[in-house]
Formats: sequence, structure tokens, C-alpha cells
Amino acid sequence: MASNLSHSAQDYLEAIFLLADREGLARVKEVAEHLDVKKPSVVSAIKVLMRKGLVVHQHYGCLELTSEGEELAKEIHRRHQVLYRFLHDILGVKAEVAEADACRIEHHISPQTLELLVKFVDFTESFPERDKTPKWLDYFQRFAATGEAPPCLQDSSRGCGCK
Amino acid sequence: MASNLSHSAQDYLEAIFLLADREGLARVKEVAEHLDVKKPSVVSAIKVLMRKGLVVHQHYGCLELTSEGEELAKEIHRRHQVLYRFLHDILGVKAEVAEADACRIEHHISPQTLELLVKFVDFTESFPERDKTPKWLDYFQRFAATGEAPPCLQDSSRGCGCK
DNA sequence: GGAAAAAGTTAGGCATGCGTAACTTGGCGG
DNA sequence: CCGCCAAGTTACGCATGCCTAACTTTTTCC
Repeated sequence: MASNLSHSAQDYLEAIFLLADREGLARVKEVAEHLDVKKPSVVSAIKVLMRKGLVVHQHYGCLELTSEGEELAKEIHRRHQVLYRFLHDILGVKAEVAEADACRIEHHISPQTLELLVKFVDFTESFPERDKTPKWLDYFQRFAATGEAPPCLQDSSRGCGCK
Repeated sequence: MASNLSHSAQDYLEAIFLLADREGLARVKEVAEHLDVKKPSVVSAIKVLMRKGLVVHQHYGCLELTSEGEELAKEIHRRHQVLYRFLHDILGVKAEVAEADACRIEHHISPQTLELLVKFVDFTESFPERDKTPKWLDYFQRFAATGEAPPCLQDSSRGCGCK
């Protein structure tokens, strides 16, 4: 799976993937709107993706991913999702901001960071208690919101093992 | 503090700041080496920074930040540091990789994410126990390394408050 | 003090990625 | 069936940011 794609090419690929997934097929105009660019920019980006065998597209027709393109798009989207979950679900960044940040950051994380982030999100979210939130995360979110220290730090210099 | 700086301009500013901080002054050649670009690239980047009043530099002389440039550089560097601490100290990304990722990501995080990340790192690192590591983080790091679940999840369906 | 080396600069080229303006094409309504 | 309009396309142009090659200036050191 050769990934010699520029950041912008990755964005186009991901957009086509999301649109096709959601509505069955993707069109130039929709991609342009989704990425907030003009149509000629989409066309020239598509040429690159076609040359790499990631997209099929006949003149004046609609856009489809090849299976290789779809694999790659899924991988790209996976990064996006992990980042979003970390930013939104753990850090508590507002949804729209987390979404925008994930878009921009996704192109810049190394495989190692990605995998550790996946583990971190899994570790946090697979916590099995009733309330679905680990205590330390509760404490963090309270701390972030109010500056209030976790309860176990308030009463003595001794830790309580909760953090 | 007008921050209409391109990503690359921010990199140059940060590099000058670090070099000047470390060695008293910065020179074109050093900046070039630090950023792994050629000298003419540095020269043209510096022109931009001079036009914005962030750097002083006389022909064939050495580089200095104005006070405004220094303010900005500190702010940029702060982002970098927070990211590095998160990636390295918490996620456990290898030092060189964390450094490289921080470099690239620093340009793409929103102020909101930055502040929450600061809080997250503070929350984690200001933990006062003897061993300097919160238990949950110990558990995460073990989980990341071995896939092993935290002890409190191994013996029953009941949580233990440690996570 | 002057030549050689090192540092800095300029000129000019290339790739990426976006834009506008002007065009072609495809499909729909009258 | 034909004109019209929206969608798609092409042909530019511009900004950024890097490069190499060739130059000028400064520094070094014999």
C-alpha cells in the first residue's frame, strides 16, 4: 500500500471515501464543498489519485475508489477517528474544534504515535465500570473545568492509588 | 501579538530562538542545519520575519529576535514542549520520534486543544507520589507494552478505583 | 596585508496547491 | 428535439517554500 500521497491528496481521498460511504457515490462538487475548495482544485487532485490507481473516474462522470484506494482511505480515516476520540472524549475539546484539529493533525503523526494513541484511547474507553469513565479521567475533567485537584490529593500528602 | 506567520516562518522563528537562547546568537548556517534546509531558504525566510519586525539582521551579520519576536517564539516553543511532554512522557513515544512529531503537530493545534493538553500534562505530571507516576499511567504503560490489562480488571468485574 | 575558506546573498528554477475565467458536456423541461 | 443550466473541465496565474549555481562579503591565518 504505497502511501506517497501528499497531505492534500490524503484529504481528497478521505473526502471521497466519506461521501461515497454516506451517499453511495461522490461527485466533484460535493468533494469541493466538503473540503471547502473550488472545483478545479478537486479535478487536479483527482488526476493525481487516478494516476496512482486509487480512484476511478470517467470524464464528466462520478467518482469511485478502487479497492486499493478504499484501503488507504480507511487507514487515513482511522487516524482521523483516533485523534478525534482522544481530543473530544478524553481531553474534552469541543466537537467542532476537535474535528478541525483532527483534520489537520492527522497528516503529521508518526505510525508509532498513532499506535500508542490507539492504545491510550482503547485503554481509557474500554474501562468496564458502570459509568464508563475511569476515575482518573473524571478527576482530570473536573480539574480541567475547575482547577480542582483530585480528592485524593486534597487531604494529605499520601496518594490513594486512584490516579 | 500578530501571528500571521506561516508554519515555516514559525519554524524559523523557533529555531532562531533556540539557537540564540543556547549560544547567545544565531547565524544563518546554524539555522539551516537545525532545520535541515539550505542557507538560501533561511535567508528568504528571514526577510519575511524582518518585514514583520520579529528579527533584526544586518547584511552578513548575525540574527537576533526583537522583543516581539521573542514573545512569539516563546509561545511557539511552549506548544512544542507541551506536545513533546505528552507524546514522550505520557504516551511513551520514543524521544526522537516524539520530537519530530511535536515539530510537525505544533502548527496545527487550536488554542483550546493546547490549553487542555497543558492541563492534561500538568494533571499527570504534578502527581505527588514518591514514584512520580500515577498508577493509571503505570497501568497504561504496561498495557501499551504488553497488552496486559490493569490488575484491577483482571480479577473481577468490579472496578477498584485505581484507573 | 592578502589569499583562501567560510558565511551570506542573489538570481532563477521547480513542485505543490490553490484560485478565476472561460470552456465543454450531460441531462432536463418545454 | 433543442436550449439552458448545472456540473465538470481546461488553461491559465499566483503564492509558498524549497533547491542549485554563482556571486559577494567576512573571517582566518600565513
